[in-house]
Amino acid sequence: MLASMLMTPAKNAAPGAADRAYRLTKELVLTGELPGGHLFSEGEIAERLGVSRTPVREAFLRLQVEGLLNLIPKRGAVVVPVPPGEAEDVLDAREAVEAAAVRRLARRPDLIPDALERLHTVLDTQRAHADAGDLPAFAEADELFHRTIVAAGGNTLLLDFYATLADRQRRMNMHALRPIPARLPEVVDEHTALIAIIEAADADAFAPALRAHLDGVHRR
Amino acid sequence: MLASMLMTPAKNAAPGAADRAYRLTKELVLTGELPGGHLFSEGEIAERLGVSRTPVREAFLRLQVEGLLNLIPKRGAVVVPVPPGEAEDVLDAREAVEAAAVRRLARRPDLIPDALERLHTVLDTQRAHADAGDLPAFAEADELFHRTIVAAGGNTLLLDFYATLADRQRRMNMHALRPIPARLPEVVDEHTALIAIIEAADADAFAPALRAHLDGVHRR
DNA sequence: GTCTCCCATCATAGATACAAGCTGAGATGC
DNA sequence: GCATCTCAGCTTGTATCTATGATGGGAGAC
Repeated sequence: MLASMLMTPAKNAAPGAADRAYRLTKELVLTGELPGGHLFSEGEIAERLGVSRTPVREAFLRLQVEGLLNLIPKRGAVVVPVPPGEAEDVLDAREAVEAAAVRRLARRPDLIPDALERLHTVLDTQRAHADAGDLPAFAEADELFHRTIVAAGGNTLLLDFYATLADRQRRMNMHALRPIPARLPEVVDEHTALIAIIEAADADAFAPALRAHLDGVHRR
Repeated sequence: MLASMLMTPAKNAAPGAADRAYRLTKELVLTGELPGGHLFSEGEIAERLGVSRTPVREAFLRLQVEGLLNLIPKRGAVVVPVPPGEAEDVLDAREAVEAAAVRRLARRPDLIPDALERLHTVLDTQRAHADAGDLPAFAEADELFHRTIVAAGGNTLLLDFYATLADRQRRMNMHALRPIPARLPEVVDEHTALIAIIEAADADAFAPALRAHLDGVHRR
Protein backbone atom coordinates (compact mmCIF):
# COMPACT_ATOMS: atom_id res chain seq x y z
CA MET A 1 0.00 0.00 0.00
CA LEU A 2 2.80 2.38 0.78
CA ALA A 3 4.99 0.74 -1.74
CA SER A 4 6.58 3.85 -3.16
CA MET A 5 7.68 4.80 0.31
CA LEU A 6 11.40 5.04 0.27
CA MET A 7 12.26 3.79 -3.17
CA THR A 8 13.46 5.83 -6.05
CA PRO A 9 10.65 7.80 -7.66
CA ALA A 10 10.40 5.68 -10.78
CA LYS A 11 10.18 1.98 -10.20
CA ASN A 12 6.76 0.49 -10.65
CA ALA A 13 7.06 -1.83 -13.58
CA ALA A 14 3.30 -2.29 -13.41
CA PRO A 15 1.66 -0.24 -16.16
CA GLY A 16 -1.79 -1.04 -14.79
CA ALA A 17 -4.50 1.05 -16.33
CA ALA A 18 -6.28 1.20 -12.99
CA ASP A 19 -3.26 2.67 -11.26
CA ARG A 20 -2.78 5.24 -13.94
CA ALA A 21 -6.40 6.29 -13.61
CA TYR A 22 -6.03 6.44 -9.85
CA ARG A 23 -2.92 8.55 -9.93
CA LEU A 24 -4.21 10.91 -12.59
CA THR A 25 -7.52 11.52 -10.89
CA LYS A 26 -5.95 11.92 -7.49
CA GLU A 27 -3.49 14.40 -8.90
CA LEU A 28 -6.28 16.37 -10.53
CA VAL A 29 -8.11 16.57 -7.24
CA LEU A 30 -5.07 17.33 -5.10
CA THR A 31 -3.83 20.07 -7.38
CA GLY A 32 -7.25 21.62 -7.51
CA GLU A 33 -7.47 21.23 -11.27
CA LEU A 34 -10.73 19.53 -10.47
CA PRO A 35 -12.14 22.07 -8.01
CA GLY A 36 -14.12 21.14 -4.93
CA GLY A 37 -17.75 20.53 -5.70
CA HIS A 38 -17.07 19.80 -9.34
CA LEU A 39 -19.17 17.03 -10.84
CA PHE A 40 -17.61 14.78 -13.41
CA SER A 41 -17.94 11.30 -14.82
CA GLU A 42 -15.99 8.10 -15.27
CA GLY A 43 -16.18 8.54 -18.99
CA GLU A 44 -14.20 11.76 -18.97
CA ILE A 45 -11.21 10.22 -17.27
CA ALA A 46 -11.54 7.04 -19.30
CA GLU A 47 -11.45 8.95 -22.56
CA ARG A 48 -8.59 11.11 -21.41
CA LEU A 49 -6.50 8.02 -20.69
CA GLY A 50 -7.73 5.99 -23.60
CA VAL A 51 -8.95 3.16 -21.41
CA SER A 52 -12.33 1.70 -20.68
CA ARG A 53 -14.50 2.75 -17.79
CA THR A 54 -13.65 -0.33 -15.74
CA PRO A 55 -10.25 0.74 -14.41
CA VAL A 56 -11.50 4.28 -13.91
CA ARG A 57 -14.30 2.93 -11.81
CA GLU A 58 -11.73 1.18 -9.68
CA ALA A 59 -9.82 4.41 -9.20
CA PHE A 60 -12.94 6.31 -8.22
CA LEU A 61 -13.78 3.75 -5.58
CA ARG A 62 -10.36 4.05 -3.99
CA LEU A 63 -10.65 7.80 -3.98
CA GLN A 64 -14.05 7.59 -2.37
CA VAL A 65 -12.61 5.47 0.43
CA GLU A 66 -9.93 8.10 0.88
CA GLY A 67 -12.66 10.68 1.22
CA LEU A 68 -11.62 12.74 -1.78
CA LEU A 69 -14.53 11.80 -4.04
CA ASN A 70 -18.21 11.48 -3.37
CA LEU A 71 -19.84 8.98 -5.72
CA ILE A 72 -23.46 9.83 -6.35
CA PRO A 73 -25.43 6.76 -7.46
CA LYS A 74 -26.60 7.55 -10.94
CA ARG A 75 -25.18 10.99 -11.31
CA GLY A 76 -21.41 11.00 -11.26
CA ALA A 77 -18.56 11.84 -8.97
CA VAL A 78 -18.21 15.11 -7.09
CA VAL A 79 -14.94 16.33 -5.69
CA VAL A 80 -15.44 16.61 -1.96
CA PRO A 81 -14.71 20.23 -1.08
CA VAL A 82 -12.15 20.92 1.59
CA PRO A 83 -14.36 21.14 4.66
CA PRO A 84 -14.08 24.14 6.95
CA GLY A 85 -11.73 23.35 9.77
CA GLU A 86 -9.83 20.79 7.75
CA ALA A 87 -6.55 22.60 8.36
CA GLU A 88 -7.03 22.37 12.09
CA ASP A 89 -8.03 18.74 11.85
CA VAL A 90 -5.05 17.77 9.76
CA LEU A 91 -2.60 19.52 12.04
CA ASP A 92 -4.12 17.98 15.14
CA ALA A 93 -4.01 14.56 13.59
CA ARG A 94 -0.43 14.98 12.43
CA GLU A 95 0.59 16.06 15.89
CA ALA A 96 -1.15 13.10 17.45
CA VAL A 97 0.43 10.62 15.08
CA GLU A 98 3.96 11.96 15.25
CA ALA A 99 3.80 12.27 19.00
CA ALA A 100 2.62 8.68 19.25
CA ALA A 101 5.58 7.58 17.18
CA VAL A 102 7.98 9.39 19.50
CA ARG A 103 6.29 7.94 22.55
CA ARG A 104 6.88 4.50 21.10
CA LEU A 105 10.51 5.37 20.52
CA ALA A 106 10.83 6.50 24.11
CA ARG A 107 9.54 3.10 25.16
CA ARG A 108 11.79 1.28 22.72
CA PRO A 109 15.12 3.12 22.91
CA ASP A 110 16.78 0.42 20.84
CA LEU A 111 15.01 1.84 17.79
CA ILE A 112 16.34 5.34 18.33
CA PRO A 113 19.83 5.09 16.78
CA ASP A 114 18.52 3.89 13.46
CA ALA A 115 15.85 6.57 13.50
CA LEU A 116 18.39 9.27 14.22
CA GLU A 117 20.54 8.21 11.32
CA ARG A 118 17.65 8.36 8.90
CA LEU A 119 16.47 11.68 10.25
CA HIS A 120 19.90 13.23 9.96
CA THR A 121 20.18 12.04 6.38
CA VAL A 122 16.84 13.55 5.45
CA LEU A 123 17.62 16.75 7.30
CA ASP A 124 20.93 17.13 5.46
CA THR A 125 19.09 16.81 2.19
CA GLN A 126 16.56 19.36 3.29
CA ARG A 127 19.25 21.78 4.37
CA ALA A 128 20.89 21.47 0.98
CA HIS A 129 17.62 22.26 -0.76
CA ALA A 130 17.15 25.24 1.54
CA ASP A 131 20.58 26.58 0.68
CA ALA A 132 19.90 26.05 -3.00
CA GLY A 133 16.56 27.79 -2.65
CA ASP A 134 14.75 24.88 -4.30
CA LEU A 135 11.31 25.28 -2.80
CA PRO A 136 9.53 22.22 -4.25
CA ALA A 137 12.41 19.95 -3.28
CA PHE A 138 12.50 21.55 0.14
CA ALA A 139 8.81 20.92 0.65
CA GLU A 140 9.19 17.32 -0.44
CA ALA A 141 12.08 16.80 1.96
CA ASP A 142 10.02 18.40 4.68
CA GLU A 143 7.23 15.92 4.16
CA LEU A 144 9.74 13.08 4.13
CA PHE A 145 11.27 14.29 7.38
CA HIS A 146 8.01 14.13 9.24
CA ARG A 147 7.05 10.86 7.63
CA THR A 148 10.38 9.44 8.70
CA ILE A 149 9.55 10.27 12.29
CA VAL A 150 6.31 8.37 11.99
CA ALA A 151 7.97 5.47 10.21
CA ALA A 152 10.54 5.25 12.99
CA GLY A 153 7.75 4.40 15.41
CA GLY A 154 7.13 1.25 13.44
CA ASN A 155 3.36 1.45 13.67
CA THR A 156 2.06 0.51 10.25
CA LEU A 157 -1.46 1.68 10.96
CA LEU A 158 -0.32 5.14 11.93
CA LEU A 159 2.06 5.33 9.00
CA ASP A 160 -0.64 4.53 6.49
CA PHE A 161 -2.98 7.02 8.09
CA TYR A 162 -0.26 9.63 8.03
CA ALA A 163 0.06 9.21 4.28
CA THR A 164 -3.57 10.23 3.81
CA LEU A 165 -2.94 13.26 6.00
CA ALA A 166 -0.04 14.25 3.79
CA ASP A 167 -2.33 14.10 0.78
CA ARG A 168 -4.84 16.39 2.40
CA GLN A 169 -2.12 18.75 3.50
CA ARG A 170 -0.83 18.93 -0.02
CA ARG A 171 -4.27 19.78 -1.32
CA MET A 172 -4.74 22.52 1.23
CA ASN A 173 -1.34 24.04 0.63
CA MET A 174 -2.18 24.21 -3.03
CA HIS A 175 -4.90 26.73 -2.32
CA ALA A 176 -3.36 28.47 0.63
CA LEU A 177 0.21 28.95 1.64
CA ARG A 178 3.53 28.20 0.06
CA PRO A 179 6.81 28.14 1.93
CA ILE A 180 8.41 31.50 2.57
CA PRO A 181 12.05 31.39 1.47
CA ALA A 182 13.20 33.46 4.42
CA ARG A 183 11.81 30.92 6.84
CA LEU A 184 13.52 27.86 5.41
CA PRO A 185 16.57 27.99 7.70
CA GLU A 186 14.24 28.44 10.62
CA VAL A 187 12.38 25.28 9.65
CA VAL A 188 15.65 23.39 9.45
CA ASP A 189 16.60 24.63 12.91
CA GLU A 190 13.30 23.49 14.33
CA HIS A 191 13.74 20.09 12.77
CA THR A 192 17.16 19.91 14.36
CA ALA A 193 15.58 20.66 17.70
CA LEU A 194 12.99 17.93 17.17
CA ILE A 195 15.75 15.44 16.46
CA ALA A 196 17.46 16.44 19.69
CA ILE A 197 14.28 15.76 21.60
CA ILE A 198 13.96 12.36 19.98
CA GLU A 199 17.56 11.62 20.83
CA ALA A 200 16.83 12.47 24.44
CA ALA A 201 13.76 10.20 24.27
CA ASP A 202 11.81 13.00 25.89
CA ALA A 203 8.34 12.14 24.69
CA ASP A 204 6.66 14.77 26.83
CA ALA A 205 8.72 17.56 25.34
CA PHE A 206 8.11 16.45 21.78
CA ALA A 207 4.41 17.17 21.44
CA PRO A 208 4.58 20.86 22.43
CA ALA A 209 7.67 21.43 20.31
CA LEU A 210 6.02 19.81 17.31
CA ARG A 211 2.88 21.82 17.81
CA ALA A 212 4.87 25.03 17.91
CA HIS A 213 6.72 23.98 14.80
CA LEU A 214 3.60 23.09 12.83
CA ASP A 215 1.91 26.26 13.99
CA GLY A 216 4.81 28.31 12.80
CA VAL A 217 4.96 26.66 9.40
CA HIS A 218 1.30 26.18 8.63
CA ARG A 219 -0.56 28.72 10.70
CA ARG A 220 1.43 31.89 10.35
CA MET B 1 -18.51 8.24 4.65
CA LEU B 2 -19.39 7.20 8.13
CA ALA B 3 -23.00 7.32 7.26
CA SER B 4 -24.02 4.42 9.45
CA MET B 5 -22.43 6.17 12.38
CA LEU B 6 -25.23 6.88 14.74
CA MET B 7 -28.19 5.44 12.92
CA THR B 8 -29.93 2.28 13.85
CA PRO B 9 -27.87 -0.74 12.85
CA ALA B 10 -30.04 -1.80 9.95
CA LYS B 11 -31.30 0.92 7.68
CA ASN B 12 -29.53 1.25 4.34
CA ALA B 13 -32.26 1.03 1.75
CA ALA B 14 -29.59 0.48 -0.89
CA PRO B 15 -29.52 -3.21 -1.73
CA GLY B 16 -26.53 -2.75 -4.02
CA ALA B 17 -24.85 -5.98 -4.94
CA ALA B 18 -21.49 -4.36 -4.34
CA ASP B 19 -22.37 -3.43 -0.78
CA ARG B 20 -23.65 -6.87 -0.02
CA ALA B 21 -20.45 -8.38 -1.29
CA TYR B 22 -18.44 -5.91 0.74
CA ARG B 23 -20.28 -6.59 3.96
CA LEU B 24 -20.27 -10.34 3.56
CA THR B 25 -16.59 -10.56 2.75
CA LYS B 26 -15.61 -8.17 5.50
CA GLU B 27 -17.61 -10.16 7.99
CA LEU B 28 -15.99 -13.38 6.86
CA VAL B 29 -12.58 -11.85 7.38
CA LEU B 30 -13.33 -10.13 10.66
CA THR B 31 -14.89 -13.19 12.21
CA GLY B 32 -12.01 -15.32 11.07
CA GLU B 33 -14.20 -17.60 9.01
CA LEU B 34 -11.74 -16.81 6.27
CA PRO B 35 -8.52 -17.39 8.20
CA GLY B 36 -5.43 -15.24 7.78
CA GLY B 37 -3.31 -16.33 4.85
CA HIS B 38 -6.23 -18.04 3.14
CA LEU B 39 -6.30 -17.64 -0.63
CA PHE B 40 -9.63 -17.33 -2.34
CA SER B 41 -11.15 -15.87 -5.46
CA GLU B 42 -13.74 -13.38 -6.59
CA GLY B 43 -15.71 -16.20 -8.13
CA GLU B 44 -16.33 -17.92 -4.82
CA ILE B 45 -17.98 -14.89 -3.26
CA ALA B 46 -19.78 -14.08 -6.50
CA GLU B 47 -21.29 -17.51 -6.71
CA ARG B 48 -22.20 -17.52 -3.04
CA LEU B 49 -24.16 -14.31 -3.49
CA GLY B 50 -25.50 -15.10 -6.92
CA VAL B 51 -24.07 -11.99 -8.50
CA SER B 52 -21.45 -11.40 -11.14
CA ARG B 53 -17.81 -10.94 -10.33
CA THR B 54 -17.89 -7.21 -10.97
CA PRO B 55 -19.44 -6.07 -7.68
CA VAL B 56 -17.30 -8.56 -5.81
CA ARG B 57 -14.26 -7.01 -7.38
CA GLU B 58 -15.44 -3.67 -6.03
CA ALA B 59 -15.74 -5.10 -2.55
CA PHE B 60 -12.30 -6.66 -2.73
CA LEU B 61 -10.79 -3.33 -3.69
CA ARG B 62 -12.31 -1.58 -0.71
CA LEU B 63 -11.08 -4.29 1.59
CA GLN B 64 -7.63 -4.01 0.12
CA VAL B 65 -7.60 -0.29 0.85
CA GLU B 66 -8.61 -1.09 4.40
CA GLY B 67 -5.66 -3.45 4.59
CA LEU B 68 -7.68 -6.59 5.22
CA LEU B 69 -7.12 -8.21 1.84
CA ASN B 70 -4.05 -8.52 -0.29
CA LEU B 71 -4.91 -8.77 -3.98
CA ILE B 72 -2.33 -10.75 -5.89
CA PRO B 73 -2.34 -9.81 -9.60
CA LYS B 74 -3.38 -13.00 -11.35
CA ARG B 75 -3.76 -15.28 -8.43
CA GLY B 76 -6.51 -14.24 -6.14
CA ALA B 77 -7.05 -12.56 -2.81
CA VAL B 78 -5.31 -13.54 0.38
CA VAL B 79 -6.58 -12.58 3.79
CA VAL B 80 -3.87 -10.46 5.33
CA PRO B 81 -2.90 -12.25 8.52
CA VAL B 82 -2.97 -10.24 11.69
CA PRO B 83 0.61 -9.02 11.76
CA PRO B 84 2.69 -9.57 14.87
CA GLY B 85 2.50 -6.48 17.03
CA GLU B 86 -0.86 -5.47 15.65
CA ALA B 87 -2.36 -5.41 19.14
CA GLU B 88 0.27 -2.98 20.30
CA ASP B 89 -0.19 -0.85 17.20
CA VAL B 90 -3.94 -0.68 17.54
CA LEU B 91 -3.79 0.26 21.20
CA ASP B 92 -1.16 2.91 20.60
CA ALA B 93 -3.20 4.37 17.80
CA ARG B 94 -6.39 4.34 19.80
CA GLU B 95 -4.63 6.09 22.66
CA ALA B 96 -3.22 8.71 20.32
CA VAL B 97 -6.57 9.40 18.69
CA GLU B 98 -8.63 9.55 21.85
CA ALA B 99 -6.06 11.71 23.58
CA ALA B 100 -6.06 14.08 20.63
CA ALA B 101 -9.81 14.38 20.89
CA VAL B 102 -9.59 15.26 24.56
CA ARG B 103 -6.84 17.79 23.90
CA ARG B 104 -9.15 19.46 21.42
CA LEU B 105 -11.90 19.50 24.02
CA ALA B 106 -9.53 21.09 26.51
CA ARG B 107 -8.90 23.83 23.97
CA ARG B 108 -12.57 24.20 23.15
CA PRO B 109 -14.33 23.95 26.51
CA ASP B 110 -17.59 25.02 24.92
CA LEU B 111 -17.85 21.55 23.39
CA ILE B 112 -17.47 19.78 26.72
CA PRO B 113 -21.05 19.94 28.09
CA ASP B 114 -22.53 18.29 25.05
CA ALA B 115 -19.82 15.65 25.11
CA LEU B 116 -20.45 14.92 28.76
CA GLU B 117 -24.12 14.42 28.18
CA ARG B 118 -23.52 11.94 25.39
CA LEU B 119 -20.88 10.10 27.39
CA HIS B 120 -23.12 9.79 30.42
CA THR B 121 -25.90 8.43 28.27
CA VAL B 122 -23.66 5.78 26.75
CA LEU B 123 -22.16 4.92 30.09
CA ASP B 124 -25.60 4.42 31.61
CA THR B 125 -26.42 2.03 28.84
CA GLN B 126 -23.19 0.18 29.37
CA ARG B 127 -23.76 -0.06 33.09
CA ALA B 128 -27.16 -1.54 32.45
CA HIS B 129 -25.70 -4.16 30.15
CA ALA B 130 -23.07 -4.94 32.77
CA ASP B 131 -25.72 -5.48 35.40
CA ALA B 132 -27.68 -7.66 33.03
CA GLY B 133 -24.57 -9.62 32.20
CA ASP B 134 -25.13 -9.12 28.47
CA LEU B 135 -21.58 -9.42 27.21
CA PRO B 136 -22.07 -8.69 23.51
CA ALA B 137 -24.17 -5.63 24.28
CA PHE B 138 -21.62 -4.54 26.83
CA ALA B 139 -18.82 -4.83 24.32
CA GLU B 140 -20.79 -2.86 21.78
CA ALA B 141 -21.51 -0.12 24.29
CA ASP B 142 -17.86 -0.10 25.22
CA GLU B 143 -16.88 0.53 21.64
CA LEU B 144 -19.50 3.24 21.37
CA PHE B 145 -18.21 4.91 24.52
CA HIS B 146 -14.73 5.29 23.19
CA ARG B 147 -15.97 6.31 19.77
CA THR B 148 -18.10 8.96 21.43
CA ILE B 149 -15.00 10.45 22.99
CA VAL B 150 -13.38 10.67 19.59
CA ALA B 151 -16.52 12.07 18.01
CA ALA B 152 -16.69 14.75 20.68
CA GLY B 153 -13.40 16.12 19.44
CA GLY B 154 -15.11 16.91 16.16
CA ASN B 155 -12.16 15.83 14.03
CA THR B 156 -13.65 13.93 11.10
CA LEU B 157 -10.31 12.55 9.96
CA LEU B 158 -9.55 11.04 13.32
CA LEU B 159 -13.07 9.69 13.66
CA ASP B 160 -12.90 7.88 10.34
CA PHE B 161 -9.51 6.47 11.19
CA TYR B 162 -10.79 5.34 14.55
CA ALA B 163 -13.49 3.32 12.82
CA THR B 164 -10.87 1.27 11.01
CA LEU B 165 -9.12 0.69 14.31
CA ALA B 166 -12.33 -0.63 15.78
CA ASP B 167 -12.58 -3.13 12.93
CA ARG B 168 -9.10 -4.40 13.56
CA GLN B 169 -9.75 -4.61 17.27
CA ARG B 170 -12.83 -6.65 16.59
CA ARG B 171 -10.88 -9.06 14.47
CA MET B 172 -8.20 -9.46 17.09
CA ASN B 173 -10.64 -9.99 19.92
CA MET B 174 -12.25 -12.73 17.88
CA HIS B 175 -9.10 -14.80 18.11
CA ALA B 176 -7.89 -13.71 21.49
CA LEU B 177 -9.74 -12.37 24.48
CA ARG B 178 -13.32 -11.88 25.40
CA PRO B 179 -14.53 -9.70 28.25
CA ILE B 180 -14.33 -11.22 31.69
CA PRO B 181 -17.67 -10.83 33.45
CA ALA B 182 -16.06 -10.07 36.77
CA ARG B 183 -14.25 -7.12 35.33
CA LEU B 184 -17.26 -5.36 33.84
CA PRO B 185 -17.97 -3.10 36.83
CA GLU B 186 -14.31 -2.21 36.93
CA VAL B 187 -14.48 -1.11 33.29
CA VAL B 188 -17.49 1.03 34.05
CA ASP B 189 -15.65 2.62 36.95
CA GLU B 190 -12.69 3.42 34.75
CA HIS B 191 -14.96 4.95 32.17
CA THR B 192 -16.46 7.09 34.89
CA ALA B 193 -13.01 8.25 35.84
CA LEU B 194 -12.26 9.10 32.22
CA ILE B 195 -15.38 11.22 32.04
CA ALA B 196 -14.30 13.06 35.18
CA ILE B 197 -10.98 13.87 33.55
CA ILE B 198 -12.73 15.16 30.45
CA GLU B 199 -15.00 17.24 32.62
CA ALA B 200 -11.96 18.75 34.27
CA ALA B 201 -10.49 19.40 30.81
CA ASP B 202 -7.27 17.87 32.07
CA ALA B 203 -5.77 16.74 28.80
CA ASP B 204 -2.46 15.76 30.37
CA ALA B 205 -4.10 13.41 32.81
CA PHE B 206 -6.23 11.74 30.18
CA ALA B 207 -3.57 9.95 28.16
CA PRO B 208 -2.02 8.02 31.08
CA ALA B 209 -5.44 7.13 32.46
CA LEU B 210 -6.60 5.89 29.08
CA ARG B 211 -3.45 3.86 28.60
CA ALA B 212 -3.91 2.22 31.98
CA HIS B 213 -7.52 1.49 31.13
CA LEU B 214 -6.75 -0.03 27.73
CA ASP B 215 -3.89 -2.02 29.20
CA GLY B 216 -6.17 -3.41 31.85
CA VAL B 217 -8.88 -4.40 29.40
CA HIS B 218 -6.86 -5.60 26.44
CA ARG B 219 -3.50 -6.62 27.80
CA ARG B 220 -4.23 -8.57 30.92
C1' DG C 1 13.92 -41.85 -7.31
C1' DT C 2 14.55 -37.12 -8.74
C1' DC C 3 14.79 -33.17 -11.53
C1' DT C 4 13.09 -30.46 -15.44
C1' DC C 5 10.01 -28.84 -18.68
C1' DC C 6 5.57 -28.20 -20.57
C1' DC C 7 0.82 -27.33 -20.66
C1' DA C 8 -4.04 -27.58 -18.93
C1' DT C 9 -6.37 -24.96 -15.67
C1' DC C 10 -7.71 -21.15 -13.24
C1' DA C 11 -7.75 -16.29 -11.83
C1' DT C 12 -7.50 -11.57 -12.76
C1' DA C 13 -7.56 -7.19 -15.82
C1' DG C 14 -9.77 -4.82 -18.98
C1' DA C 15 -13.27 -4.03 -22.75
C1' DT C 16 -17.73 -4.19 -24.21
C1' DA C 17 -22.69 -4.75 -23.79
C1' DC C 18 -26.87 -3.88 -21.64
C1' DA C 19 -30.29 -2.31 -18.13
C1' DA C 20 -32.00 1.19 -15.17
C1' DG C 21 -32.19 5.80 -12.89
C1' DC C 22 -31.71 10.82 -12.62
C1' DT C 23 -32.02 15.43 -14.69
C1' DG C 24 -32.87 19.33 -17.27
C1' DA C 25 -34.75 21.39 -21.30
C1' DG C 26 -38.47 22.03 -24.05
C1' DA C 27 -43.39 21.09 -24.96
C1' DT C 28 -47.90 21.62 -23.20
C1' DG C 29 -51.82 23.39 -20.80
C1' DC C 30 -53.76 27.20 -18.42
C1' DG D 1 -46.15 34.56 -18.36
C1' DC D 2 -46.05 30.49 -15.42
C1' DA D 3 -46.43 25.95 -13.66
C1' DT D 4 -46.28 21.18 -14.89
C1' DC D 5 -45.32 17.15 -17.66
C1' DT D 6 -42.63 14.40 -20.63
C1' DC D 7 -38.82 12.54 -22.69
C1' DA D 8 -34.19 12.41 -24.71
C1' DG D 9 -29.65 12.15 -23.13
C1' DC D 10 -26.25 11.20 -19.90
C1' DT D 11 -24.51 8.47 -16.05
C1' DT D 12 -23.90 4.65 -13.22
C1' DG D 13 -24.46 -0.53 -11.96
C1' DT D 14 -23.98 -5.12 -13.39
C1' DA D 15 -23.16 -8.83 -16.60
C1' DT D 16 -20.54 -11.00 -20.06
C1' DC D 17 -16.63 -11.72 -22.99
C1' DT D 18 -11.73 -11.83 -24.29
C1' DA D 19 -6.72 -11.62 -23.41
C1' DT D 20 -3.02 -12.50 -20.54
C1' DG D 21 -0.45 -14.19 -16.80
C1' DA D 22 0.58 -17.46 -13.02
C1' DT D 23 0.72 -22.08 -11.14
C1' DG D 24 0.92 -26.84 -10.14
C1' DG D 25 1.11 -31.40 -11.58
C1' DG D 26 2.45 -35.01 -14.63
C1' DA D 27 5.41 -36.93 -18.53
C1' DG D 28 9.84 -37.81 -19.65
C1' DA D 29 15.08 -37.71 -19.27
C1' DC D 30 18.63 -39.14 -16.43
